[in-house]
Amino acid sequence: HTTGKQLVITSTDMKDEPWTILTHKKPQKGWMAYNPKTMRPPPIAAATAHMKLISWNVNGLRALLKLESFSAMQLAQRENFDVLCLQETKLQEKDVDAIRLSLLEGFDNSYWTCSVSKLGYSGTAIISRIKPHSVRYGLGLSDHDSEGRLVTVEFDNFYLLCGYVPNSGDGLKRLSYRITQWDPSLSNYMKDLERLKPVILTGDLNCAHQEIDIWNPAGNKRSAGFTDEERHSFQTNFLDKGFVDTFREQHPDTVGYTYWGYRHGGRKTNKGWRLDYFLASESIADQVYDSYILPDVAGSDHSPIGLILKL
Amino acid sequence: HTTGKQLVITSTDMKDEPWTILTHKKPQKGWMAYNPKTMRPPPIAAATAHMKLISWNVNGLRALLKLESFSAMQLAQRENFDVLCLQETKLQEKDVDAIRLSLLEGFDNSYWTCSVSKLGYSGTAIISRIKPHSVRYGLGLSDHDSEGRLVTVEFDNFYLLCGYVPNSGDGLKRLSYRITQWDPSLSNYMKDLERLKPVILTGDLNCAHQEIDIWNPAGNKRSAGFTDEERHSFQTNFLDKGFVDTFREQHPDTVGYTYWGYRHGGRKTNKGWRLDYFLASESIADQVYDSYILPDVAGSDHSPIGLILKL
DNA sequence: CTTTGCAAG
DNA sequence: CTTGTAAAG
Repeated sequence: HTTGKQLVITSTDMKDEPWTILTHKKPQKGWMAYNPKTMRPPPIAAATAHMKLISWNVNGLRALLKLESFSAMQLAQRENFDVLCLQETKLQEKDVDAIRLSLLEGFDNSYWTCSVSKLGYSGTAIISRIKPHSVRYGLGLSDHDSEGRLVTVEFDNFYLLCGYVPNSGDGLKRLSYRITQWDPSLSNYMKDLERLKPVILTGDLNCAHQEIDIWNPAGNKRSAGFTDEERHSFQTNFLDKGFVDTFREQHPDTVGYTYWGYRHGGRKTNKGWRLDYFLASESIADQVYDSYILPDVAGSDHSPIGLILKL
Repeated sequence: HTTGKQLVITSTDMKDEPWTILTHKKPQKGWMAYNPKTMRPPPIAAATAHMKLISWNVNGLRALLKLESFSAMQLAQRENFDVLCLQETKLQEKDVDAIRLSLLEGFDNSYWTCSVSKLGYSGTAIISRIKPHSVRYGLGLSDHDSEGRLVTVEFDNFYLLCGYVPNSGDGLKRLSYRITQWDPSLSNYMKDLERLKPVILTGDLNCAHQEIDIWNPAGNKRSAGFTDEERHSFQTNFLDKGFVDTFREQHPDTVGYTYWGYRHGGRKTNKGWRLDYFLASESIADQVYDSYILPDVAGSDHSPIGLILKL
């Protein structure tokens, strides 16, 4: 049966669990069975070589690790990822080594950027099971690299960028910097890299692209993250340049949020926004097995998102 | 039997509870039976007209009221006081009314001072069952009244001052202000009032007077609160002017602390200081039934202190 | 070690 | 509402 735009079929002829057709890939690719409890896609065949990437705005890594309810090792075991990308770690450079050591066994390769201009602000990281060929911190433009917003690693088949796009802020006081400086600089950097290898950008891009990506579009037209200016910048700097919004490509009609503000208890009422993305070069987008959201993982005002890539 | 300087006798011929002679008044006044669990003095005879005053540095009143373990009403019922004096409320003027309303039924008279120079800093209050004849906020010297450190109320038989003496601070950077400005100004103000009625000053006077009043005298000779300068100022400005340290008068040899720093888990190990006092004009000091400490009341780095005054 | 206010999201 | 800072004790 269908509920609004979502097809909901309880299937009983799948193996262990009552998989439910809850979401779908774009029409020509057919429907996809999701576990309705966890909203995870069905497991990819073990014989298919693949990589599993998770990205998460953790809103303060130290606070997250302090939570009784959260264990990084449990998350790693349950999700069985190869690479974990973090945003808003809010770490200072001096705290990174202690955190790195305590974090995840088996993930010996981790690359951290911290804000040096405002301590305890922003901060991104890529934590990987596989050792990358190269690493770059920031855009390589000192004007935009003091806030620890970007880290890039190079794998065999693609560049992976973990980014935290500047929030336009209360009163939209940073909107202009965001759309005239940051977004174009990041876009140019991605296009430069793309001449060498496909590029995947993940992270908190601080923009809900379309009305489907936010719970109350009408009421948020002048809210940071849903202004016309930011949505237009997202379109022209990233999508029009050939980077594919993999979640939307896989699930054209699915309402899927990745952020729920603390301020109005939004997670309970699902008053959310989709701010976190995996954008992929067209040349690698057809290797996406699925792009999905992990809405049951708590501990931050964002949920993690996942990407499974066939190699 | 005696343990060090303290006489400890378990008495079985007192009424309900196994009162223990744990402390004593000064020799000519004889020993006093204390409840060894609570360290409270024996109840005063109901036929004796008296007033019970409690003073407490609460180290942030809003945090205290948030604690599950603490209820202001319970404290009021258990201790059955007439007047409660608070220091370090850390309230802002704008928050006082909400707190006042929520605080204590039956205590309709409350008088609050807040720091206007540093928000959320210092702050004192007197909360009373009895309506006082007059109230004064501060010393009446605008140079020293911006930090909400003093409130005075006038009762029938005495003036009650609730004060929070400036901490000399890390590096003793405020020691000079404290001993050359604040202490003499407060002392002069008390002597002025005393021409009209006896004076009782209570609060966090931020000075451990003698070696008996601090757990590690040798190691704290240059620590704020135990410098020779502060101890000398305490002696000359208050004791030598005829104000009696009522706890020490009642209990000449008792080690009794009222403050244990959070920094070294001092409360568990009793690494404490006696910083909180009831000082009383000589003319009213003989009406003191007892001056005592309430070491079992948690919720702050200070414990409350009590004074029972015969009228 | 803990409180407060503040900036930021 | 929650994170992080800083000043203060």
